[in-house]
Amino acid sequence: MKNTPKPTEAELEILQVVWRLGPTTVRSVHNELAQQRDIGYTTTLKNMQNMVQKGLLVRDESAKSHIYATNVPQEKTQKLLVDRLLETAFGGSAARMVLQALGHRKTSQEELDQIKALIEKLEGGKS
Amino acid sequence: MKNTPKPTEAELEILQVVWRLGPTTVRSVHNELAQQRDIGYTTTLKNMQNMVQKGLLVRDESAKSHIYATNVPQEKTQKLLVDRLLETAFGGSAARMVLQALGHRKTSQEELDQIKALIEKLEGGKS
DNA sequence: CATGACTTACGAAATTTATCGTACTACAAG
DNA sequence: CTTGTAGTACGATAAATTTCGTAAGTCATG
Repeated sequence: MKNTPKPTEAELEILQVVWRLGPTTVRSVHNELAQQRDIGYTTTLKNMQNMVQKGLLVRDESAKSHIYATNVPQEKTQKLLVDRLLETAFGGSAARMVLQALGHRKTSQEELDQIKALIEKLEGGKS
Repeated sequence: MKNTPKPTEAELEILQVVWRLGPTTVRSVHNELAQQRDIGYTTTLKNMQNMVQKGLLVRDESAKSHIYATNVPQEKTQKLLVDRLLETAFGGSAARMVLQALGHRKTSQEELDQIKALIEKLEGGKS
C-alpha cells in the first residue's frame, strides 16, 4: 500500500468533477472546467495524465477516447485535506475549525440537523 | 481595502508562530521552525520579507533586529482557508466538511459543547 | 486514398514557491 | 582601529506546478 501524493489545487479541481460525473473522458472534464475559467484542452489532458502517474486516477484505454476514473475515495481525500488544514491553520483544534466554517456562513437547517445528529452519535458512543 | 493574497504553506507555518508569539524577530521564528525541520536562517528571513511585501506581516525597523508582527487577523485568515477548502474539496457544503472533521477524529466533550452552542445560536437567529 | 475532426503523446515554457549563498551593515569588545 | 558576531539585502538557483504548442495516431466520410 503506497500512499498517493497529495493532490494539488488543479488536481483537486479535476477530482471534484470526476467524483461528480463518475468515469468519464478528458473532453467532459474539460468542458466543466472551461465553464468556470479560461483553460486549454491540452492542459486538462496533461493534468489528468499526470494524475494517472501519481495514482490519483486510473484509465481505460480500450476505446479511442480514454475513460478516466478516480482511484482515491472522495472521503479519504477530503479527510486528508481537512486534517492538513487542521494542523497548518488551526493547531489541531477541530472545534475552532468547525466554528470558523459555520460561523460566518449561511448554513441550511438541514445541514445543521445533520451535524447535530452526528454530535449526538459521537456523544452516545462514550459509553 | 485591498485583499492580501493567500498565504502559501511556508507562510502559514510562519504565521502560526507569529500568532502564537506576538511581535517578534526573525531569529525567534526561525528557532521555532528549526525545531520542527531542517531549514536555513536566510530562508526564514526571505520568507518573512516576502510576507511583508504581500502585506501578511508588518515590521518595525527602528531597532537593529527588526520586529515583525502579523498584519492579518488570525480568524480572517482561517476563514479564508476554510472557505477555500470548502469550495475546492467539498463543493461548498459546510456540513459535509464538518462531518469529515468530526467524524474520524477524537473530539472532546468540551469541543462538542461549543459546537452545539454555536448551532443553537445559529438556529435562534432565524427569526 | 485524401480530408477533416478529434484524440493522445511529448516536451518545453511560464509561473509560483522555497531555498540558500554571498555581500554588505551595524555594533560591541578588545 | 581591528576583529568577531549578528543582523538585513539581494540575487540566483532549485523544485514544484501549471500551462500549452506541436506532432502524430485513429477513424469516418466522401
